[in-house]
Formats: sequence, structure tokens, C-alpha cells
Amino acid sequence: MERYNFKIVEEKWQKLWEKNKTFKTKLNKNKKKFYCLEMFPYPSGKIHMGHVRNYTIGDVLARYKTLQNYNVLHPMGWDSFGMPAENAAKENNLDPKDWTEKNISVMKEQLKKLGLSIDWDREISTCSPEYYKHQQLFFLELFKKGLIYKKENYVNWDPVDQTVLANEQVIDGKGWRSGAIVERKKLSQWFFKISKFSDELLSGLDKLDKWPNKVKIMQKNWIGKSFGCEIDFKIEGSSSLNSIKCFTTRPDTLFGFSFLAVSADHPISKFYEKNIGFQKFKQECSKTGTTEESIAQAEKIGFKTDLIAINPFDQNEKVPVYFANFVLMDYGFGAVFGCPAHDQRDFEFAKKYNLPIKTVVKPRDMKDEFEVKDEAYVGDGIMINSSFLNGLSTPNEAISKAIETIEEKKSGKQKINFRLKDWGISRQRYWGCPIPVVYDDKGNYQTVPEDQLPVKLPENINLKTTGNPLDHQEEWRTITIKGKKYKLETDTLDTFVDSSWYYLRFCSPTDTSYGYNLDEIKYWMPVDQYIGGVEHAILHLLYSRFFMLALGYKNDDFISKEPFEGLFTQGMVCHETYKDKNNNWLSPNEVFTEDGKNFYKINDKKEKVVVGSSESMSKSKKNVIDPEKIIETYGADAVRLFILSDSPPEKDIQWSEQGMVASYKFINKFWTLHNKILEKIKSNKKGSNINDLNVFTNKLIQKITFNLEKFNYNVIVANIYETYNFLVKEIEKDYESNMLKENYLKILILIMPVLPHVISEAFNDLNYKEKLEWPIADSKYLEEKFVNIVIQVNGKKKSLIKIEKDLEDKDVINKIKKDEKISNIISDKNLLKHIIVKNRLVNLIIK
RNA sequence: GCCCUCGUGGUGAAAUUGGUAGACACAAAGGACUUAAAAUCCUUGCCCUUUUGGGAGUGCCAGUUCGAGUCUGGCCGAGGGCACCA
Repeated sequence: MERYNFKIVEEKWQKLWEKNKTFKTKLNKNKKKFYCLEMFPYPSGKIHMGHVRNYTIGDVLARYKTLQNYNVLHPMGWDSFGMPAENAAKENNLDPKDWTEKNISVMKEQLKKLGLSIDWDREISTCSPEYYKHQQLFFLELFKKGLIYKKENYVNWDPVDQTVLANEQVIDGKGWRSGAIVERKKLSQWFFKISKFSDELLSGLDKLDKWPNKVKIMQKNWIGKSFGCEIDFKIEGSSSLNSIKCFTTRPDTLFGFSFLAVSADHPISKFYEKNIGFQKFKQECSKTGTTEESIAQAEKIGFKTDLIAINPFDQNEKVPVYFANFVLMDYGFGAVFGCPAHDQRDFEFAKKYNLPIKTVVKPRDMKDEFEVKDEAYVGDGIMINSSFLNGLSTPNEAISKAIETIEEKKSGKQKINFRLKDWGISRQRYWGCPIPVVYDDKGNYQTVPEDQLPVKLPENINLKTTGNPLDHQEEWRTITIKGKKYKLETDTLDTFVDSSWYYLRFCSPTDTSYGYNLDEIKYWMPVDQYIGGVEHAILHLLYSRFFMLALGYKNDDFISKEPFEGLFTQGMVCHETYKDKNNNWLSPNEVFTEDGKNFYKINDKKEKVVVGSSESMSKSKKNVIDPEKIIETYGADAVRLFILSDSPPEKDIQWSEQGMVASYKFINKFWTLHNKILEKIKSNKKGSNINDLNVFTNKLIQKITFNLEKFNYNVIVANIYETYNFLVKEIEKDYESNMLKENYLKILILIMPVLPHVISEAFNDLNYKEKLEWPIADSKYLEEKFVNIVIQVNGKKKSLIKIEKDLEDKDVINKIKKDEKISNIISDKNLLKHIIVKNRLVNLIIK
């Protein structure tokens, strides 16, 4: 073939791979396994560049591991429950199921056009009853284990999506999907007891040495472990209340105690419900928005009760009890003891209400008297004004002593507190997994019996109702268990539940008996390499880790493993943003370039484009490039090459049409070169045996293997270009055909993971039918007879010479002195000493 | 406010352990081929010098070292996470 036609070649190989089931995998205990998983997509309609990047990175790895003779599991599925389907269906009078299935079939075709090495026989879709049936079984299992409970509490209510959000789904006080300002609402909700595993989730992070540090730190902060103690403060002034419990990390500062503050939602608020002052205060509290800024700037306000709290260290010290707007009900016990001198927040509150500010910690290096004045002192130091704690150093010594004393006095005990709260899983939506729970006519609940699962979603229902559409499905809601009628729960599960265990399902996707097959997961799990966006650092990754712990809880058969041994978080795909003169966004295909300047056309007139910063592709800014069109124009291999080039995979990448064109041209140039090489190989020439190619090939094996292991995929692209640049010159030399062929075959295998279609075709041309195996560098070609020695004078590079390898030091020095440049420099100087780095460098110190 | 990451040409970036800074590519300028264009190929890239050559140089300032993009301390700047968490 003379010219390379990617359309014909790519389609040919994609069909062959499909027909031969090239990427089908089976459990094989004689082979080492490699589970390569990319985060599965939501079937929104079309794939976007982010998917292209994500799945190309994963595919390069999967193909590389396959060539290394691993048994590679590389599956794909669909995270297909969720809001967009429901909204789209509502708008267009469709069934969410039809909308979703149509999108899946479109996106599947698009993914196939990328030439991904996926075992499509393992395809799963979370919205199919065959999938969520098992999820309902898990619900029953976790319910039996006591890991699921129902409680009424304040929830994050998204007024646009009309549903509850988990804490993790509230970003900046706004819903993660709708962007609406989240409201507080009291509702009865189902919860997963994720907080039961706080400690395991935290300590498990230490073992994940193939995870980015960044993600581990984010999870660590999210779990938020604090060491401290709980203190029971005796209360005076109430007939029905003896004490209020607080959590503190600074019991050492108890002698600086000047008020006790509780949350407006604290149980004692029931005594004040009818108090007009309190009502006013509560109203004032609710005015504070939930956004970042409003919270940070919110004034500390309080409502003074008639209660008095007693300092456990000093019975005579009595302080007022306040309700305060800065105390959170769902952390600790919803109550704090205020020490204004050593906590900025307490300091501000004390200033406002004229409460005493008593200094009890003095900075270590301060010799004079010390008193807190303009701001709280929160650093280390020595205890003062604190009776038996005086002179102790804080935090360590003083805190230990304080806790010891509190325990002696039976006023409290040491305690560890976590920030992590239980995972609210109820959603008031139709398009999700039904919660397998029923209620009797008295409102008592029980789980649906196993043999009556799955609870299937009703189809073709009216979605244009207020609130949850399932609330209006009276017929569907009515279910008979053992002859008795019950009403089904209408909340559905948070879609993050669906994705918390899909990696297990891929191991035995068609097993009808259970969600996972023990034999299969024992072989395949954990996922060796998981690849996806960093935006899931907390939500999805923490939930998945929890799910493994929950399934393993009270179940010795289950594998107790972290789900994802390796994690890689890739960066986003960005593009310049364009605006017209009226400040409206322009899409890249409305923009054209003349003399390096950007224009757009309006009514056949040229207008200048306002070019903005490069930002991650999003529909709202119109800076999106449709992968399908790009693949059609340039071919999958060219797109793969470009999306991997330029930037390291973990960083954002700038999409550039010129870069894309360059990759396309490269494929064609490569093919021209390939034909030249092919001719030389076919000529069967007995040329001379030049070693350069052997050396190059074996060095390349080293480089590409190293870069693959380190995810330096952008460097691999550079290695591929280098290879081309080398071969294009080298091919003019007089090589023996066999030697050329031998090296060329190895080089092709090295490039295969990035450019699978062209390389498959190249192997076809060479009539090479044997199994492809990743080459191993031959050390005899890596050892060179000559080496380049850098010559430095006083640490600065002055010259470079080529000499025999492993020369004696004194011979090296003699050779160097003969170098013209060097002899000029050192002739009239004193050579004080020299540093020799064997086979690399000599540094001459002169004066 | 706390925590984390990152600052290298016009641009995206390379540089296994401290040892040739700028690989590879994009863009630009000049040139070759061509009647011309496209395509392709070559050269250049900061400062001084006609050339030879020399010098500065990895955000800034110090330090360690024969030698620092890489290590240490301080500062400046950008990005990300958390956010009244007691």
C-alpha cells in the first residue's frame, strides 16, 4: 500500500478484533493477572475529549500489560442511573430507559472507533435490573449487619433537583449537579454507617502507596480524626438538666474557660422553643447563607440562657451557657467550651458579649508576663494561671495531664472524634435503584424478602409531577408479602451506590446468583490500576473503599482488600475560550485564523475574536471539540498520539488543532518510512553489520518500558518521534536485511500500545504472524565502547570529548589535558584538584 | 485561616541517583526546491562579537557542594482541597 488510509485500516482492525474476540479474558490461575480499569462513563449522549484522554491512557496500559503476557481484565460499562436521564425524559416526553439505552449504543460505537482493547462481553449497565438486583441484595445484607439505618435529621435539600444531597455533594453551599443554593430541611432518610469504619478508612490509606499523595491527603482531611476528650459539664439552673457534654481537643486550656456554647439544634433547645428571644436568635441564624464566604464572614452571635456551667477543675468557677450560631450539631456533641484566649472563634464571641479572656498558655520563648489582647494565642507554650497544670508544656504534657485529671474526677474521658459523617443514601428521584424496603399501615418498615427481588422500577410513568414521581405510583407501591399488603419505599438509592461496587461486578458480570463470584474476585481483585478524574478523589473513591469494608464486615469469606491498588488521576482537556464583540461565547469552529489573528463571520463580515484563557472544555463556554469529528478527520491513532503528547497525563492538556494536525501528518510520514524499510527488508540484502541500530533499539526498549511504568506517556510520544527521526536517516545506511527486520519488529511492538491500528497493519505487511511479546533489552548492546565525557572547569562546562569507556583516571586526565580548549584554559593556571565521575564527567579545579 | 502541589525559551514541555539545561513537538523568522502555491526539507532561537569565541541563564534571595532545575531555609506568584470541625 502506498498511501496510508486510516479509514480503511482502522475499520479493518476494529472489525477483526471484534470478530476474533481478541480482548476477551477468562480466569486463568496459571497466568498472572492485571486488572486495568478506567472510571466508567455516564451515558450522557456523546463521548467527550475527557473520555478520549481517560480511555486512551487506560488502553495504552492494558495493551502494554497484554504484550508483557499478563492476563489483562479491561472492561467497560455504564453508570446509567441519574438525573440527566430523568430531566431529558421529562422535557421530551420520553422514557429515561429509552433515552439511556440510545445514548449507550451511540457512545459504545464511538468508543469502539478509538480502538480500545476492551472485553465488551463484560459490559454492564447499572440501570438494568440484572445489575441493581444484586445491589438490592447487598442492601439486605448490609441491613442485616446493622450497617444501614433510618433517621430523621436535617439534610441538604437541592430545591432545583428536588432531592437530598450528601455532604460530599454540596460544593460551596451549592448542589454539585444543579448549582442551586442548598437549603436545610428535616427529612427521614436512609443512611450507610460509613462512620463505623472511619479508623479503617484512615489507616488503610497508609497502605496505598500507588495512590497520588494528593488524593490520600484529601481523604485524610475529609475523615478528619481528632484526639481529645469528652467533658461532662455540670449544669445549674435547670430542674431537668444535670450536665452538658462537650468534645474538646484542648482540655489543657480548661482554666481559661469563660462560657459554654451549644448549637441552636441542641436537645436543650426544646426548653427554649417558646422563648421569643430564642426564636429571634434562631431566625437570625438561618439568615446566614450556606456559601463559603457568608459563613466565613458571618458574625458570631449568641443567645444567653439562664443556665450556668461549672468548671470540672474548679467547682467555684461558674460560667454562662449560650446558644451560638457557630456551633455545629453534627460534630462532637453539638456543644463546645469556650476558651477565648486560645481560640480565635471563642475570642471573637467573648469580645462581643464582654466575657472574660483569661490567658493560660504563654509562648515558650517569652520571658516577661504574657497576656492575650488583640487576638487569640493558639501556638505551643507553657501553662500559666492553671493551678496544677502550671509549668507544663503544651500541647503534649499538659493535655495528657488534663485528661488524666478529668478521668480521675469522673468528669469525662479520652475520646477520638471523626469529622466523617454517615452517608445519606436516600434520593427523592425516579431514575435510580429502588430501595428494597416496605412499610406496613402503621409505618413500621422491613426489607423486601430475597425471593421477591428485584424491586423493579415501573416503566413509562408520568414524570411531570411535583416531588418524587414514585410517590404517585400507587399500584406499583402496593406489594404483598406473605399475604399481607405493604407499601414500597419510594426513595431511590444515591447513584454513587451503583458505582461503589461495579468493579466487583466486572469480574463475573453475568453471574445470576450473586453480585460477585468469590473465585473470580479472589483472582482478579484488587484493581491493579484505576484511572479517572481527580474530581472523584473523595466521593466515589471513599464510598468504594467503604463498600469493600462493609461487604467484608462479619463475613470471613470475603476478600478484605482495598478495591484499587493503584490510582492514577488524569488532568483535564482544555481549550482557549472565544467571545464575539458582544461578549457571547463562540465555539472553535466558528473561529478562523488569518495572519495569526482570529476572526469570526457575522452577516458575511469579518469581526475580530476576543480570545480568553484556556479552560477545561465545557458546553457552557462552547470551547468543546467533538471527538467523533476529530476521529473522522484524522483517525483514531492520530488522536491517541496527540492526546498523549505535549503534557504529562496527570496535568491538564491544551487542545490544539495544529498539534492534532502534526500528529496526523506524523502517521502518514511514518507510513512512508515504513514502506522504505519494508523494501529494504524484502531486498534480502547482505549489507554490512552496523551496530548503531542495535544500540538504538535496545536503548529504546529501556526508555519506553521505563516511561510506561512511570506514566510518562508524553515522553513516550517524544521517544516515538525520536525513533522516526533516527530511522529516517539510518535507513540510508547499508544494513543487512535480517538485522534491520529484527530491530524493526521490536521497535514496532514498543509503539503498538499507542498506535495499535497502524502497527497492526505494519505487522501484517511484514507477514508476521507470531505472538507479539514485549522485548527485553539486551545488555550487550547497552554497553558502549566509547563514552562522552563532559569537562568542567570550576564546575562550568567547557568541553566535551569522546573516549574509551572505563579508562583509568590518570589516562582520562591525560586525554583531557590534550583537549585544545582545556589546555588553553589551564595552561597558565594551577590545577588544584579534579573530580572524576566515571564515564561521565571530569571537573577540574584551577586557580 | 489551615493543608497540598507547582513556578524551566514565544508556547506545551524533557532532564532515572545532585553531574552536557531546553530532548520531543507547536508557533515564529530566514533559506532551499517550485513559474507560483501547497507539500516537503534545512537553519536560527537570550546578551556581547563580522566570524572564531565569550557570558548570563530553570520565579526571587541566601545556604550546602568540586558541581544545584534537582537538596536546605526565607520570600514572591499561580493552582487545588478543606472551611466556624471545638
